Amino acid sequence: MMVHMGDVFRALADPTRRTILDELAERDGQTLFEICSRLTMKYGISSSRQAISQHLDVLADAGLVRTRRDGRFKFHYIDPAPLDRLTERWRPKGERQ
Amino acid sequence: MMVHMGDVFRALADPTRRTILDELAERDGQTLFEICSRLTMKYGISSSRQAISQHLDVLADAGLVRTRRDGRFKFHYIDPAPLDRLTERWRPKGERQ
DNA sequence: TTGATAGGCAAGTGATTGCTTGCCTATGAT
DNA sequence: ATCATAGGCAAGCAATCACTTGCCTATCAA
Repeated sequence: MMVHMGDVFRALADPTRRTILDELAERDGQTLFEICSRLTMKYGISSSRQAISQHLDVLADAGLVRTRRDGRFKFHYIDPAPLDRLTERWRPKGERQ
Repeated sequence: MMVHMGDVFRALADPTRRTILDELAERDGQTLFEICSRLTMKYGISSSRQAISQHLDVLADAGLVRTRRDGRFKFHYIDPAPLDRLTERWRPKGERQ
């Protein structure tokens, strides 16, 4: 699947998706239900399971989340690789990020 | 003016706004009309002056563009400061950006 | 096999967004 | 004074987005 840089920016534009990444950064490899309940507990985000699932799809399309199936369970892992050099294009030439 | 991090992500989510930043990174301090004509010439973006003006407002709200008035002219300057450590929160602990 | 759990699909809705249109003010040249 | 230039304000519109609702499949435990 080809990931465009615009997908990454768009994925990061939503606060709920950024919180999902926060949560996965703290505890990687959670299932959809785990993410839902923890978002509610810790952040007061009361979106439905389907809403979170759709957010995870957007994050996966951006390459920021990778998934692994195991039976009934689907585990979600953060992948920070698309964040590399994401904003480098707007820095003054010759400057290191 | 208080700049929230979400404003930065939202500002970067639009391809036209990213192109505006590209253009300012290459030639800083352009006026609105200069930006409009150069976007059309170089990138084939044929949005109206008002559309570009609204994009510049969003970029300014995000702190990514600063302006300076001089008579009839308003010059636009890129400010990459909000890009600093923007994505650091999702990197594995102890890793340098 | 029955029921519960984990997740998927798709249509519908309300809010936001990007953009246009129309008109206005301010500055500077002639 | 007149006119062109540079930009601003605000309403309207179509497309997109986040989210819900309703129903479905798949896996596993009892």
